Amino acid sequence: MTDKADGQTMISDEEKRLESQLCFAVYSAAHAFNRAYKPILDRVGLTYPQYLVMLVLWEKGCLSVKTIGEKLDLDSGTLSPLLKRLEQAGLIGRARDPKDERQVIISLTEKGAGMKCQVGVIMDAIGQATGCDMAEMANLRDQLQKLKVNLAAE
Amino acid sequence: MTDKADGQTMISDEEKRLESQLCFAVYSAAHAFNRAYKPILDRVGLTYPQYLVMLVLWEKGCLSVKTIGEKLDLDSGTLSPLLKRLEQAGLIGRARDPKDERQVIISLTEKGAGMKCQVGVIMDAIGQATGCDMAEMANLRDQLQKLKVNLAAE
DNA sequence: AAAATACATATTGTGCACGATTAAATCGTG
DNA sequence: CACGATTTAATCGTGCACAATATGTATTTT
Repeated sequence: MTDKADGQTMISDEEKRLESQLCFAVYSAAHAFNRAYKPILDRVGLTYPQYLVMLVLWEKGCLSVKTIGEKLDLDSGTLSPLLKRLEQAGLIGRARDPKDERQVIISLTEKGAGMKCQVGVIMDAIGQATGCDMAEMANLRDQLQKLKVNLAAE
Repeated sequence: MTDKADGQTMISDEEKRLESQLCFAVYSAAHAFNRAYKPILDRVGLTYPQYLVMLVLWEKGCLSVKTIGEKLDLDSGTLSPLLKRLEQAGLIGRARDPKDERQVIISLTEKGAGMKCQVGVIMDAIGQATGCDMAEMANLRDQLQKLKVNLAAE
């Protein structure tokens, strides 16, 4: 970028092209992940966003709706019906926190916790599909996190 | 990865963690882009996917629905209603190709073409928000494209 | 203690994404 | 020419994402 006299920043046409290519690449890669996971997740009856919720629950055990929303950048309008379906599928339980009844605590059922084992199989399949080694994956993860933080700071 | 005697491939726990972190990072960065663009696109009355469609039209002038779908990895079930809204907004025109009436050709109206100028303003705002220089953007774009191709090849 | 405020979640409505199905047009081959 | 296969869009149903709104609960203030 080149600074103009008035302190504003000029953006070249190449930069504009690059930026549109980047935002499309991110959009497109997210779709590609979704599609790659779909046939495998279908077998265990999960959608991709549901799988992401299960991932954080397998990690932490039980969490409030709000905390899940913070980890996944989703609001309650998205999570409420999604969690309702996971509850109907018998994978999670929902209960008001006795300490603070505004909060709903999401916990894994035995069935939901047991499903974690099946995930190893899922990841084996996808991990190979990425065609990335560990260093590449870590590098990409870090760059994307940095990008996300910058965009969120706005 | 370490090869087992039976020819299958073992994936370590660290790799599984990395992979889930990567697919979440992609998912999350896509949301971040979407949110960053939203307030600006609201002013010109476009959603983010609509903006991506307009991007390829500004690039190419006019395209068939199928071609747009290939560029954006979207099928007609997604594009048809989206294009219908762009048509109602007076930004594009839709007409059957006289050469092959199976195809619908999408073209920019004067209003739609004129909107391209406003996009420079949008990109100025977002480009700075990414906090990436050109080399970083290009690198990230290439890595994501490679990832996408690998996942699609499956 | 009562009112005001802030917070947590649910509800509703719109738009996107995708699979499955349908319908119409084209093409290939006999 | 005719028949079947393929291509291209549109339509329908389900689920995600989000804004706006509503409801109810806890905290703070008076």
